[in-house]
Amino acid sequence: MTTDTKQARAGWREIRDEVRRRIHRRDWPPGELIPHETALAEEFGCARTTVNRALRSLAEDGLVDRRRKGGTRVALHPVRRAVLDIAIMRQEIEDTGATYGYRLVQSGIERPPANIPGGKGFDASCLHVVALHFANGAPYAVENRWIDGRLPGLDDAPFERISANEWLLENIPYTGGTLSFAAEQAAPDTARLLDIAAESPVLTLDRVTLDGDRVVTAVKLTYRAGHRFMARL
Amino acid sequence: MTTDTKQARAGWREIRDEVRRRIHRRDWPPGELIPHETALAEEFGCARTTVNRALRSLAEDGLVDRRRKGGTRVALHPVRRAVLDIAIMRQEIEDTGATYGYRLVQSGIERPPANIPGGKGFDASCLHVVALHFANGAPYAVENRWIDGRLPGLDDAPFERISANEWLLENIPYTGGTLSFAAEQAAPDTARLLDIAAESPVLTLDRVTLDGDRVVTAVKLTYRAGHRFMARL
DNA sequence: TTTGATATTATGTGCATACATAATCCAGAC
DNA sequence: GTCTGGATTATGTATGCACATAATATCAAA
Repeated sequence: MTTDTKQARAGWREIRDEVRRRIHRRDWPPGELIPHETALAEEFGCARTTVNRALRSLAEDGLVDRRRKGGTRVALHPVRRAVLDIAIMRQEIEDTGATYGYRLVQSGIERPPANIPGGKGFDASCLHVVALHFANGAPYAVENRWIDGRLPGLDDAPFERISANEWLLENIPYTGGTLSFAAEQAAPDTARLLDIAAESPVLTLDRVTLDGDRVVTAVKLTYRAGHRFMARL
Repeated sequence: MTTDTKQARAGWREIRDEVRRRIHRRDWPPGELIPHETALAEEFGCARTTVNRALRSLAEDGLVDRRRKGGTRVALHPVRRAVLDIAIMRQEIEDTGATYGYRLVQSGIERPPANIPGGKGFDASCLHVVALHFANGAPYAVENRWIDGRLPGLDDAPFERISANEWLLENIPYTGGTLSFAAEQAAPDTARLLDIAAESPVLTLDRVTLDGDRVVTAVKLTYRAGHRFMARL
């Protein structure tokens, strides 16, 4: 016959939220150590595992830094992570309700470019593909891509029909990569393809895809001005 | 006398990697159900908990979809998630090795703008702040910000000295927000501040910060062309 | 055929426990 | 004083178990 109030037992989400609240309220200011997992477990009346789950989640969000033996401290510079969903181009366009269109502009073996935004370069000769993506018949983005020439199945890939974007994602394994945005003036060819004035501002997305530490493909996508990439905090 | 080779016991990372490998190798093609946690646990000779940890991690990466009772299936459209680290401007600049500089351009109470890229608008009157961030003495980015006028402490905030960017992050709690990139032609004022030609392309980042569902602040950061935002896949 | 209650199933979460690992502290050797 | 190696400590991970929850499947009643 304990005086146990039988309050809803804390789940890891509640603990996470409560800790977040305390951090935001400055109960635990930036840079400060917060109580040990064991202490929190006792306070919340749950197992250490549960507290661990909560704190791990906050660490993934960048709100706290955790180190073995060092304990958990509130992140000094709360580097927020924004998450950006990258879909294949067709998906991206169809999601807006528009009809997707695709046209191959050129394709051929070439020496890869020297500089790739992500760092290293290609090992071998490359397939260079330029293509255009349409939304409701209007040019939407130019895809300018180099692909490692040694990828299996590349010779048979039907790039007249399917965008390299799509083919690669569905046929070639990769382990990671980098991605960068920039604003530029449209190059003449690109402007012509996008059907915009010669020096209009365009949004470019450079993506380098790696398999291990080998560059599989590098692509520059060029969007007309006005296009927006959305992410959530 | 089993033929047990006493191989290093599988940790959740190994399991995660092995599953990822199988998915990439198309052992389990997109859309396909993969074996149950229990089955995998048996195969890998570990507890279900461990498999759960691995699969959960893959689900967070968007590589698989999991549903109770429905099982785990390989994501049909492998929406990759790119993660973008957002630091405060000073940090961002100092990280490149440059010296940070800041100048307040204007500040005053104004009616908030009607359209905010993130969706809803402000409830009340706003503080409108325009400021410039410098890297090694050269203009780096323009910060054009609206702040909910009712935030506590706002009147005393020393925006001549500290950027709103920094002050807000360190003083005002928030729960989430959205963020979007676009390329534009620099508006005349902005071009002047950035010391670039009148219609140069610029990269803009619009950020809306929420606390619950109330808009705390909305900001447009304008970077000179050539600036890159990097993210990792 | 439809409906709705019920059983089944796969994942989700929590707990107690144990051990692993990294970082730090600290005593003792030199 | 400095260095080194072990004790200490907080987090990291794994396990077996139990029960929760959501979604489906099944089957009987209307």
